[in-house]
Amino acid sequence: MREGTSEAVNVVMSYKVDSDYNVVKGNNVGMIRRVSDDRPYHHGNLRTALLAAAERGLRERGADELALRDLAREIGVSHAAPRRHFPTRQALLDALAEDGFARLDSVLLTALEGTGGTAAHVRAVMTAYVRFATENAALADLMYTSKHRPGAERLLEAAAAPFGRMRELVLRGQSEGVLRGGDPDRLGMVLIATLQGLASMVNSAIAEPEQLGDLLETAFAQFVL
Amino acid sequence: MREGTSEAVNVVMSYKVDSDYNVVKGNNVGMIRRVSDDRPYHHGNLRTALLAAAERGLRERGADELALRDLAREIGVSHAAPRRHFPTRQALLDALAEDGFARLDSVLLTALEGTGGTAAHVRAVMTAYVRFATENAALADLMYTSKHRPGAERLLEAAAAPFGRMRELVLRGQSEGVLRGGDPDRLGMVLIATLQGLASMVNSAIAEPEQLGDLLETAFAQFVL
DNA sequence: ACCTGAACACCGTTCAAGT
DNA sequence: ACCTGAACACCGTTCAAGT
Repeated sequence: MREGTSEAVNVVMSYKVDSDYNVVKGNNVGMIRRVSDDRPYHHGNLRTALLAAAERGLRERGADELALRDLAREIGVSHAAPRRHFPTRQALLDALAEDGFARLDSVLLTALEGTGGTAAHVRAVMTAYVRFATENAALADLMYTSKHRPGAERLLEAAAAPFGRMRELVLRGQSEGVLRGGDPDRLGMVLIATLQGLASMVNSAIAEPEQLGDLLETAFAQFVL
Repeated sequence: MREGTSEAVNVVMSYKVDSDYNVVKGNNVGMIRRVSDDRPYHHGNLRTALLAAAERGLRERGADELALRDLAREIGVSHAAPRRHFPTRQALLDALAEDGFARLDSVLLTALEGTGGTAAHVRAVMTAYVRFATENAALADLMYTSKHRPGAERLLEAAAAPFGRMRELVLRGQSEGVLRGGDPDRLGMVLIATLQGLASMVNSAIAEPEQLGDLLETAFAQFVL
């Protein structure tokens, strides 16, 4: 853990030699990743490491507490290192939101793989959405906050996946006569809006989590004939 | 504007004597409020001044850019002065959100004063809500973000006003047979959730503002029989 | 009671320099 | 190409001190 200390006064710096004889430096020795066996986080996958750490931070402390310098420290790189992968803090937040839409899409996909007819699928998707958005409250917030910003195109593309999946389900439901008629894009948008809104109510403590089942049932009855 | 300059090196400090012969000091002379006629902001209504400045900042630059030090500078008090009125930055944000619920309530009240029957009132309230939440996007975000926090009781109480108003409208609509049946609390919650969700979609640029009319119409058709 | 000024411990961002 | 270290210009928060 402590193999040597530099002589310079005021500079808390330690070095360490791994089994490959590479010198690893850092201000925070305790945080240095082992370089020998499973390759260090940095040099190759800093981006992935940053996203993983950021996601944990987001869930555990919220977006406001997410500091690039903290993440860099946790991973064991300099505070300027993240810049190569995320030029700005907002870029990291955008990447998290983008990943959030991808995860949401796969959650919805899983819900659609369940047994039962279309009505059952609608119910399953609705439940899955609200579950995802309440279990990942800070992430859901991030996913739906002001994308009126240059460079947010990727994010909007990522959002298109779950929305497209929802649209397909709506089309299927309408053709089978289990869902209300009308423009499927509009109905799909209203459906997601309702679900996101319900999640917001729970996340903001305006509605209680225990009410969610009943609220979902009320919403379900409005969409399914 | 510049009446004198202190001699101290490295200290950029100017003083100014107003018509009441009070010496006003500050690092940013251009921002100093006139002390003579209309009484300065500070000394009496700093809280109000802070909220007003914060509201403008929220609208113009978003919550992330809202800095207590900035507001203090703009108003012309020391950076530590806000502390008396808002012990923490979060306290200021909470106060903004609280005010937001009060403003929303009065907006809904106004919508309910329009002509027409209950169905028309429902439509008016729905439109008014979404209009408010899209014209005050950053504020709406603030109003629905994690109140799972000690000291957020006042905020939840403030939220009760517009929700109560919505509930009354739902009860009226149900008794007149223009709204779907079921638990009025649940239906009211789903209604607000739908509206807030639609506003989120527009604010996040996932839906376009031009679609709002159609989306509202689709939502309206789901609640009104 | 309300505000000031200095201080502390952070930030995000930039940039020359290293390998 | 990717990372470091120092530097810059900010923050929020705290606290003794002033009036």
